[in-house]
Amino acid sequence: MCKRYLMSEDKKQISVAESKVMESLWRAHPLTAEDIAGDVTAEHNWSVGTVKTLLNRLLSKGAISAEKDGRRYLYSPVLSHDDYMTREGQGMLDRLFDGRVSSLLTHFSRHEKLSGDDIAELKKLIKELDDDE
Amino acid sequence: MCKRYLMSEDKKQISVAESKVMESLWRAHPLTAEDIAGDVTAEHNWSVGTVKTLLNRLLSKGAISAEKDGRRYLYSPVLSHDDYMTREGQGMLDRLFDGRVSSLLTHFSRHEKLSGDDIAELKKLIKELDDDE
DNA sequence: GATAAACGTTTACACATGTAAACATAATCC
DNA sequence: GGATTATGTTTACATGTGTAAACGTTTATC
Repeated sequence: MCKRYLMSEDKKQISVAESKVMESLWRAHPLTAEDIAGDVTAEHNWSVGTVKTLLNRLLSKGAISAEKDGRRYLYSPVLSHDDYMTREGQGMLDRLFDGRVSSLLTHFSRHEKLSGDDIAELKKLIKELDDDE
Repeated sequence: MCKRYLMSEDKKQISVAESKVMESLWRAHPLTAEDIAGDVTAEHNWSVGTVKTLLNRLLSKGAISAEKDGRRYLYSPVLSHDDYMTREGQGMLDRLFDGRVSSLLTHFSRHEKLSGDDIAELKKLIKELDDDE
């Protein structure tokens, strides 16, 4: 009980810095601001204050929730990693590749940017799709 | 001659609005500001002033060049569409899918976001890659 | 109980972006 | 040649973002 959701106004854009905080929460939650700062600081040299600002912005955007635990808050994601990938991925596909995964594939293939892993996944997918058919 | 390149400082980020102007120039060039405004206005209701601002920002970023033609300028892309797709596409892959095309594929497949077109392209790619091998 | 520690909240500030309006200037039309 | 047109250049202004510092309040310590 006693969750804190600031004006959710869904569908707000999540910035790059904010997404780093989300990543931390997607890996594990709930976490304290301190936890997240420790986590994120491994990669970026942000102060705890910075992380707190980002947490509050994410709260306003409805992307996370906060639950009081004594004198502090425990944060959890509201927006799932999966939804985030869908939203952002689709947006970028639309912007860059006319909304088509096939265009992206062609592009990266042409630039020899497909790894063995990618190709293996391609084959597996084809197989699954054919089997479903 | 008499090209105008403002401080190129390459690798600067191109904003979404700016990319609309780039799209116009990728379709055809060189174009006047007027041409571009007419082009872009079909989709967005921007004033000519707005387009001019975007053009100047793109010049500062070194993404386009301008060549004087009488009293006006003719603009052309410096950054190619292909390079743009590579840069931005890679960035988004890194941010969202851990840099792996295979993750993106799996994701969109799982969400049934692959069109018949995409799948056909997938198969064609596999074939080509196998043939190259 | 005064102080320090641990948190959250408020305020800050520079740069990017979306979106122009205002201004300057050269060319063109009566 | 004065008015109008066609351009580019300068200035503007709100909102978002990266990155905190300062401030306030509650709790734990000595």
